[in-house]
Amino acid sequence: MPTLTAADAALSGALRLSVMRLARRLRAQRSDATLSLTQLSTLATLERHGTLRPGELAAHEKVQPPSMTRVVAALEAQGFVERRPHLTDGRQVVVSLTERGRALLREDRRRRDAWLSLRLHELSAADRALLRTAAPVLERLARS
Amino acid sequence: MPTLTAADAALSGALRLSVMRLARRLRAQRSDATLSLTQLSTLATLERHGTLRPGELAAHEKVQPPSMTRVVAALEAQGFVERRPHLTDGRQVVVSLTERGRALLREDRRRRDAWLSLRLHELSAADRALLRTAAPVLERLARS
DNA sequence: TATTGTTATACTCTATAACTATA
DNA sequence: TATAGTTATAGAGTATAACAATA
Repeated sequence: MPTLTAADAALSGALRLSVMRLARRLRAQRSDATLSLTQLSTLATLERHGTLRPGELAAHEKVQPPSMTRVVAALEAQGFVERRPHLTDGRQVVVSLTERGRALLREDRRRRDAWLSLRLHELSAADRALLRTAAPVLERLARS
Repeated sequence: MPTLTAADAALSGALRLSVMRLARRLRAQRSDATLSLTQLSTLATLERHGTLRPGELAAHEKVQPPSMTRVVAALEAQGFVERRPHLTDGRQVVVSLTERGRALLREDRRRRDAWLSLRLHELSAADRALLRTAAPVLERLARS
């Protein structure tokens, strides 16, 4: 158990507040949401991992299998994913992104990035450079 | 309208992902949640702004007044806030934090900071120093 | 008549439990 | 008998609409 200094405590408090606030602003950029956060996140997981079964999706998204059944049904009804029977195991189903689902993900990201890009441009060049070095560290924190 | 360079686009994409992921991890630290996020956020708003009326709280938390009625009722039932009639305007009600509510906020922050502090300690001293300079920039972004 | 807050009711999201089909 | 997925049902959270009390 490492010793935590006062500077560490101050840093974690400051970092926690600013990260949570910035995340809230980013989330607010999709106020015209046509999909729930879980639905959108499920699409992103499919984009990243390719075809998955409902049970695997449920595990990824940390929801129970019956909830994922409904999420996938809603996404399928809107044409963002396809459900197909497994080739050899009749119990299983495989879910994959459609081109329409891919397009939705692109559009969603574009809109959020547009907001953030404008705000970044209001910073000084030095601050932007600082964030460029800090972003990978934040990413490592998020994965740890 | 400023011109956005490719470097800006790359930065905003990287920053958005890492901030959202880190925020998700921080949020997950309160899995034993006894209060909903809106209830907790309402307590924090009261701590920051002092006594407020239900309508003002609803505006702050971006929920409709009837929803705030229920949030305040739940918080009052658990002893985290007090509801009192306004001194001169009989239509109004004022809501304020109790000492118990204040203690809950302190405990909630302590637990989240503990998780983050440990992760920060796994970084190099240089990376921690980097984050110390980056945190205020992130905070400014969140407020802009 | 306007404003503040509440009650009544409905919808969305997710959960647990029970069920069906296949291995 | 075990596994994958679905259906049935319930609970939490929030919304809109209607109402009550006061200004």
